[in-house]
Amino acid sequence: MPELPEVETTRRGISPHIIGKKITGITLRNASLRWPIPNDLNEKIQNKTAKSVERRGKSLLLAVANGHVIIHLGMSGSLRIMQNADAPQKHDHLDIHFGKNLALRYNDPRRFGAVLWTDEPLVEHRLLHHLGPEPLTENFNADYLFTRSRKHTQPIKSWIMDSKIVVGVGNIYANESLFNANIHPLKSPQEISLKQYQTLVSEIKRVLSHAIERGGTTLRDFVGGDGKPGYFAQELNVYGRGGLPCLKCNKVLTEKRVAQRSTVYCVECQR
DNA sequence: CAGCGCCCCTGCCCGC
DNA sequence: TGCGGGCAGGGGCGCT
Repeated sequence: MPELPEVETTRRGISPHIIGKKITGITLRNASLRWPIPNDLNEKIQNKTAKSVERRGKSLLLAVANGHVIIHLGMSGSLRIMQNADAPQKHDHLDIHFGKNLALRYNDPRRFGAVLWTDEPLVEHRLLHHLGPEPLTENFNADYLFTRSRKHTQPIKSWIMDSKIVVGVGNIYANESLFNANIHPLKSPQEISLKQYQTLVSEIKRVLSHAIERGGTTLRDFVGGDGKPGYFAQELNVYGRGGLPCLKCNKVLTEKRVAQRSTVYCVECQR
């Protein structure tokens, strides 16, 4: 489920419940995610206090005194706060317990996600060290994109979804941002002007921040335990609308697979 | 090296 | 109603 807005919504949802609380142990039901959940996770974090939950790209970083638990939700992962020890459902692979009446529960049907431990500085971790800027910071701007884009020939859509360039732009919001900025998803990055990058950057920021605001409405779901993501309900201009009329010009929207991802755009509006 | 395709996995929807 | 095929919001990795 998660694009960046949902990961951020999850972070905000779980943080206030667990920060300052002591981890009393874990229940590991299935370690086989994208990489195995380390079998020494319990000894690393037991009796440690959760200091903070930060986000880098789509990874959540649970800090304790001696290191970090890195949590990635993949395509289908979710985290919930459990107020009591409810029976685990299918795909509830891990609980991190904070005493008897509070747990953080990780569920992931497709198991593309990950739960890892690291005691090295986060910037040096192999999953984090290569990452580009956060899209909602000032480091992510038109000059940066324009400069880096010279000589790049792959489709702009794949390029902005590359976490080395910028983190957190997933398939839905890549489609939406390019439509809003009137940029054809197959155009190559080197052909795009500084002015177009200014529009693209502001659309990426706008669409992601808007979704985070809307994500607030799903917050109580994560806490209450009925975790149904809410942002699909929001209005999307192109994603999932292939074959339907463009909301700007009424021409039928094209749907095509680009780098194995469904891509929807308007040949009239996006050039 | 940039760029592309493969693949990890389960669930769901669609057509036959 | 069952079954096969295709697709799903991510992203690392191994080729060329």
